[in-house]
Amino acid sequence: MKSSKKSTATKTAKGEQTKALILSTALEMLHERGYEQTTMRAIAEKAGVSLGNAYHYFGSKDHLIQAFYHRTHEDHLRASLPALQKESSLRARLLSVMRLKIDTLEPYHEFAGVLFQTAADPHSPLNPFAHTSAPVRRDSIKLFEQLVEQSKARIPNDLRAELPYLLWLYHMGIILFWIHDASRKRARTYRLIDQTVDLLDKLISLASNPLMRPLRKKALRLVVELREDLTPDSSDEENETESGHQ
Amino acid sequence: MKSSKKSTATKTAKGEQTKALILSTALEMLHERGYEQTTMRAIAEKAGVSLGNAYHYFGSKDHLIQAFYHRTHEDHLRASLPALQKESSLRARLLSVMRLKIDTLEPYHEFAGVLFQTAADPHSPLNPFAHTSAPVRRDSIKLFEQLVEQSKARIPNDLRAELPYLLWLYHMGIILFWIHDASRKRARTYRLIDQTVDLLDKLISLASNPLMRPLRKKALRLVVELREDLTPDSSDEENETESGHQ
DNA sequence: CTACATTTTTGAACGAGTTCAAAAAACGCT
DNA sequence: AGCGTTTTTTGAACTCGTTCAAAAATGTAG
Repeated sequence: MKSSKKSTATKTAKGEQTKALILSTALEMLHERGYEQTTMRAIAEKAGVSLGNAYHYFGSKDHLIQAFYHRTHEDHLRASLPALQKESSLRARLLSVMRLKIDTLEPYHEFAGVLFQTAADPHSPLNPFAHTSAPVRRDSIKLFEQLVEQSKARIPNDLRAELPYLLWLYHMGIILFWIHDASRKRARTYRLIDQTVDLLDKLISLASNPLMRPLRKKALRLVVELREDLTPDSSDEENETESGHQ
Repeated sequence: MKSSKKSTATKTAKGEQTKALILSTALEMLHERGYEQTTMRAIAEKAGVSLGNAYHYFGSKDHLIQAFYHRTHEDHLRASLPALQKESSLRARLLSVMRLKIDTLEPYHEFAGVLFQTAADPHSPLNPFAHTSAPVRRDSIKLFEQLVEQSKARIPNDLRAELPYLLWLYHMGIILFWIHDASRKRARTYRLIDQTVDLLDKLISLASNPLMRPLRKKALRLVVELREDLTPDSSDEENETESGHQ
């Protein structure tokens, strides 16, 4: 488990084609057989290329997984937009988005553990805080920005500014719980979402109270610093080779 | 990464000796060369036993790591007790314990990432929520129980009962931050501890306010449920649901 | 002490991720 | 079209975690 090389950018039409073929094959196998069964050799064989060729385009198995992240985020986003149109209260909006997130992830629950496993290593490109996953993370936070922006709730500006990031963190926590959730149909996770969303709504109201201003200021200063540490500005990114649409 | 077998119990004086030798060799190498460099082959070679022999006593590399967990917890506990004697305020006690935790872990920062990596997989015996690590976790929470119990602060009983677990969770979060902390001498982590302890102290006061009772009750009910889900009572040992099938 | 049983130890093998030198194909330029 | 360069592709090899059958050592009666 080294995983250092980046996904090599393709310089040719042929290369582009091969890369896309490998990726789609990998995603398909991941979905059908889970993480362990989806070996690099199996992917290469099914895609009809050599093992080394797969490694030419994806520096490691992890890099292939990152495409999975991207895919599920897109699915979640697509599913969330209609709900954001309908609902207006912050609470209802958050509830919908969170439930839909779990809905989206559900088919992959079996191997989500492995996913988070590699994601927890600071050196892994899958780490949600790493530079490599900055684009996906930014997109993900962007969803919560939408969620907050268009809500009418009266929230102080300082809190409102940090709320998207805080909600993103909260949503990561829920996913962590979901991974460990062995209850039927993930009932516990959905229940947890219902209750925590309720609680968060109340807490936000509380934090918006003028009496809470000093404490809130202090807490938010901390959050800002924390956020800047963990998600360093990615202005020094190299050619993020996205191109993941199919 | 299968890791299913348990560490085989030794039935002989000779076996006991060999097992201890392998373990100490492994811990030494982990400390000196980090996780990646410490291969099972290297451990076996340095210990002067065969590779298969190492696997006879430790079903997987993970099992060796668990010994590391235990070791660092003991070190932390030993370092914490004097501080708990001296300090009386909850705030000072928490501050000391947290700082000492990082002090204890610091020599292993390099490979702590990998540690948490395997720990994030629900199927891994290293997972802090898993049954396998229940003893270490319980001991760890016990430290926070001591921390809370002997503090004079006026805290409602419902909150006081859950506080040890909540602080343990908090301490896990700090460790997660520390793993990602690349600042010199982990300055950011220590700074984060200072600020969050301050904040937590204020929050506990706030939550202890009679006006907060309804919200507090609601939140604590949630915490209790969450705790029971994640850390199931280990009265029923082996026959657990897990069973990673392949 | 002998013979059987159990435990310890070995060494070879397997599967999977990863690396790499070099062959094959595609490209760019005159 | 021809030729040098770059990109793509291959296949073998390496490492490491893990498994396993069998040999060696140890323990236990009779």
